[in-house]
Amino acid sequence: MDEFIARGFAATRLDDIAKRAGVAKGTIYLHFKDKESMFEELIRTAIVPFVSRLATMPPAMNGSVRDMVEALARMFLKEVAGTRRADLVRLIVAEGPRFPAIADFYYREVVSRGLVAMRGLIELAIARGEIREPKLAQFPQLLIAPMMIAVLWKSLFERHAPLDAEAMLQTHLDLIFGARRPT
Amino acid sequence: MDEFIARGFAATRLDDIAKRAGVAKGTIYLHFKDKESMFEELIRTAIVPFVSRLATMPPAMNGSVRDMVEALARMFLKEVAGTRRADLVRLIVAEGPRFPAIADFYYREVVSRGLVAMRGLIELAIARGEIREPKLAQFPQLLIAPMMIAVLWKSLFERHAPLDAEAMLQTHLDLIFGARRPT
Amino acid sequence: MDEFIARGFAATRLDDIAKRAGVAKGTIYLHFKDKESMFEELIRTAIVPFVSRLATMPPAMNGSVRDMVEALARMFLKEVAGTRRADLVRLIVAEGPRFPAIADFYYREVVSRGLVAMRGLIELAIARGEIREPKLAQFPQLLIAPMMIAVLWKSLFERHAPLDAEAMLQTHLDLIFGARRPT
Amino acid sequence: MDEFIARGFAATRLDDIAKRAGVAKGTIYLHFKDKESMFEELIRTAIVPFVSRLATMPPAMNGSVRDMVEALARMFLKEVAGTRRADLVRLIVAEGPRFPAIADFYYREVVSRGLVAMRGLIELAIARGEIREPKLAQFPQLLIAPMMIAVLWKSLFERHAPLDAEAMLQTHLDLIFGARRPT
DNA sequence: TATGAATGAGCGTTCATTCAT
DNA sequence: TATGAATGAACGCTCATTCAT
Repeated sequence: MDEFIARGFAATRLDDIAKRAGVAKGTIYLHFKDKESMFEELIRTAIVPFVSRLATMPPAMNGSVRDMVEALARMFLKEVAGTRRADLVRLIVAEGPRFPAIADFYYREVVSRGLVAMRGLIELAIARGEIREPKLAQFPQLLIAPMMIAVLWKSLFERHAPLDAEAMLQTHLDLIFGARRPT
Repeated sequence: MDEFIARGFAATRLDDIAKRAGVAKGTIYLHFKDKESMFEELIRTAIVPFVSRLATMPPAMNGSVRDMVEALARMFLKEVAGTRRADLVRLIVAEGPRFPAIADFYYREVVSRGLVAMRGLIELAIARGEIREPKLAQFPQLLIAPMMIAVLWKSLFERHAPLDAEAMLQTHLDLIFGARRPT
Repeated sequence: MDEFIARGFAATRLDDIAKRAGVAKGTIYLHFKDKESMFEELIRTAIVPFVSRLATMPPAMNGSVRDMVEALARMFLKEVAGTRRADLVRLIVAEGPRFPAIADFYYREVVSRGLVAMRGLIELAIARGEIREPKLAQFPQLLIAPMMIAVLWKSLFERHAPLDAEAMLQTHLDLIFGARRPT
Repeated sequence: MDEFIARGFAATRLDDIAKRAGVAKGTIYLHFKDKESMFEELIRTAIVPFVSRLATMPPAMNGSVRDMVEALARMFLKEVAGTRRADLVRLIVAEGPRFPAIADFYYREVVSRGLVAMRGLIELAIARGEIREPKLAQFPQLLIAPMMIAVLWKSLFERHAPLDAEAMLQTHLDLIFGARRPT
């Protein structure tokens, strides 16, 4: 995975993978049909555990929806932005069109599930009056977009202009849920 | 450009480029030092004209800031999302880390300029009272994020779940500028 | 070796080497870093065994120095002049300046050792009164020069004018040691 | 010529030759059929003027033959050893077998003429009693060999072990003509 | 006569894949 | 099941040669 992230699919060498895995190059072919299927399976197995962890997280239904969204977003930033997982996202963006099976899988397992969860939270917030804009439920992408941008930003532009993702998140939440009234 | 978009840098063959360009392989080397510099120059020359067109656009200072932002965003969606330019953006995201020169160039010519322009509009809107959230001026990325997501979405997931980018844009603008009052 | 001798370094094709060696082209790169290092190693491994054979030769200290030198020179003519080894010498002369590592190696392993051995013989001959000219010890090259010329001659001009290297050697030895008195 | 000397035939680029000559690459083909014939003609035209200069030199028949040979040898060392011409000799040795036309030409124009001249001097010296060894007339190569060795030495090993060619020449002449009696 | 852009065959090198052990 | 030497197709790049101007 690290090799594919660092070099992209085409530029990654099976030699390096074998060396890093501590096996002989031929051994790889006992487990994978070829480089392509290895790449696909590796992406899958790298995503699945992260998704399951998210899925089994305690919903913490007691606080406000904003708090729940904030907790999720923070967790996402902490666990993804600026880590190897950010590069994994970038890798999927990069190789997706050439590996439809991967894009399909990623949409099914991550994107659509994430959107469903977000839509649920949005609808709850609307019902509770925390969110005023009812159309938001049709575009849960809007809730997630800044987090995605933060992830890609860290990967591409952090050294040009560091981004305070936490502060941006707060501003974003203020836009969605209305600014917190200072007590 | 089409070849690099379709296959990524590493998997693109100079033979194919030459064939598509209608020249012999050696001819390429009369114009470019090697594959890398060809890639970098192509990205540059593909971006520059688009940026200059944007830069010379009439500012249309008469209407509301929301109208100006909406006009810009619509133009962006029309000219980028779902076109080859979307794949160009994807390509930069994909290859950026391996071509720092390209990421640098893209940040300098496109990202930073775009953010400056957005910040200007946000500050104008705050001054006019169109935007209530003053912190937004610190994160012009929030204004642009949904457009970026729309671009990547079209490239990656359109066939799984079509995205009505125009409608999403309206919802986004409502969040930022406050929902339009039905007249 | 034969390919390099026949064509020189630059004009030799790895395809031909592989074919002659009965392996695939890629196999070469399991043993050598690149064409240059292959060339250098081949020269080395071709020279070393010959030098060691010379080095371990019985000195035959009983006869006259002239007899010893004559035996050595005859052996050299027989084993080098007119054989593939002559072309090896030519190859080193030809490519030496472009492969300093090879020239260095050849000087260290062959030339300097040979000269030391020759100087030893010359000094012995001077001590025994076989050689009258004491300055010769400073220029052992003079002892060897005709042998080198014979080697190059065979390689370049033999078909224009055959050279009787043996007879030339006798004349050379007569100059150095004084003509044999007819008994 | 400088290019061919520096790189050998195969590794020399017509681009470099054209640049150095201050003409366009295509222009070369107005004067030479191809790279090979250019090489051959260039070698020829580089050798001829030097040979003619030697041929028209005043014979200086008044002094001893040793003085005449010494003068010639000194001139040779000065004009060839350690100069570009030394590399020309090396080039001919290197490429000779692959360019029989060049080896032929060189033998005819330089080697055989030089040997004839040397034989003439040797016979004169024998007639005058300056040389005692009559067989030397059959091997004028012996007279020239040390000069050739000096030329190649300078080109290949000078930086390992500088060679005092002048002193070696004196010793060589002492061997041939007998040591000078100290007056 | 001179140009130099264009050609395309050919080369050194890489690397995914195979297979005898 | 594991190895790693061997393969050979394929790639990036070079450069002698051509030819329209």
